[in-house]
Amino acid sequence: MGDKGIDSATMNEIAEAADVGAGTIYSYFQSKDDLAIAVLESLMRDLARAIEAVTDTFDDPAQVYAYGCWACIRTATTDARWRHLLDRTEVVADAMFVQMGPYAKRDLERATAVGRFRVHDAEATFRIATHAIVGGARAIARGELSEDAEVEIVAMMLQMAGVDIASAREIASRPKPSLS
Amino acid sequence: MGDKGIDSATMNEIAEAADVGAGTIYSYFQSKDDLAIAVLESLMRDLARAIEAVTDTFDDPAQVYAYGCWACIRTATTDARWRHLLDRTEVVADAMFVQMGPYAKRDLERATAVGRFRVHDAEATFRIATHAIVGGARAIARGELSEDAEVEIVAMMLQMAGVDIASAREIASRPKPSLS
DNA sequence: AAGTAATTTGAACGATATTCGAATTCGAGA
DNA sequence: TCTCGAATTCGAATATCGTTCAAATTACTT
Repeated sequence: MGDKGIDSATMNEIAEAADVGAGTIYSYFQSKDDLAIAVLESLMRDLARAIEAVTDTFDDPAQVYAYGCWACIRTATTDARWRHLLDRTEVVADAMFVQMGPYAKRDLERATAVGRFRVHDAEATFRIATHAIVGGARAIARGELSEDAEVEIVAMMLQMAGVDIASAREIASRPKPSLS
Repeated sequence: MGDKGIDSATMNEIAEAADVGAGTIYSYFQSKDDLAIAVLESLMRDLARAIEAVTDTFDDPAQVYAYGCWACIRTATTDARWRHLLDRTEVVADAMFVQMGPYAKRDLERATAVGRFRVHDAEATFRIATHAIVGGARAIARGELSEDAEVEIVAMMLQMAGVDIASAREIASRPKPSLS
């Protein structure tokens, strides 16, 4: 799998680790990049499912969105398989948008309907958010931002969604149950 | 130069275009990536200077920051040399942070002092902003976001800096003199 | 002019993603 | 169980660069 990160591993290494010939991979994926994206999307789906499982019980839709953002940052900086991918920010952000976009859109619109958020274009908002989140995670992973920037970033994502500072900080710093 | 983008051009093409031997480049830059970063930082410095020249006359420090964000997005989506680099989001964001960070920090803090912004950690705020801006520009360039998302993104950057929605939208949509 | 240092050169190297014809496996029918 | 055709898998060969480095050229000094 990805002990070392897909990008730094050669196709032969990957093939050997997967116990297949080097060429076999190309009958399933068009290119190495394609493979990386597929892996990424799989990771992303898993995370989305895990987030859903946790936020199921939340009442406040704003908190659901906040928890989702937080979980992405936490996972990206913690999980080794993610960490290696953080230097391909666009790829990760794209995958995040595709896989978690629907959930995020739902939450953004739901929270807006309830008056917690004020979002005009949920897709655009989340598109920007993915880049901010991934970039933030990368910065934390590289030590350019402290670990407790996590919460600050979540607060920013809430402010981007139209929440005032005070509420944003409050929501962002609520206790967060760990992922499964 | 960069008619095609540094990444897609081979070192030999670049060398030929620059009328030097292939090896000569390596006595000035350690690697192809180094070269790309250097080019990027040069572009960034130019842009920073151009922005400074325009915002010189602005009274409202919030508007200075807003204009800076807008100019980055506009240039990134318009200038061919930038556009080709948009698929290396992290690299562009890093360069932006390094080159324009000092100005941004100044503006964020100045605006906060005057009560226009409410920023706790200017560096962290701008670090996230760079990723959002570059990611947004990339999305516009690829047609994933409409061109008038420019203004929306600027508004989001202002909201991230603690401005309420109404003011953010107002500031973001003020007339913007074009760059030199 | 001669000698020395600095710079430039581009052919050769190494690494590695990708291809493709051969070999193997699979599955249905007899 | 055997046979044949299709589908899958294999991995050595290919092609494409980024990078190196010894030789050639240029620039500078005395």
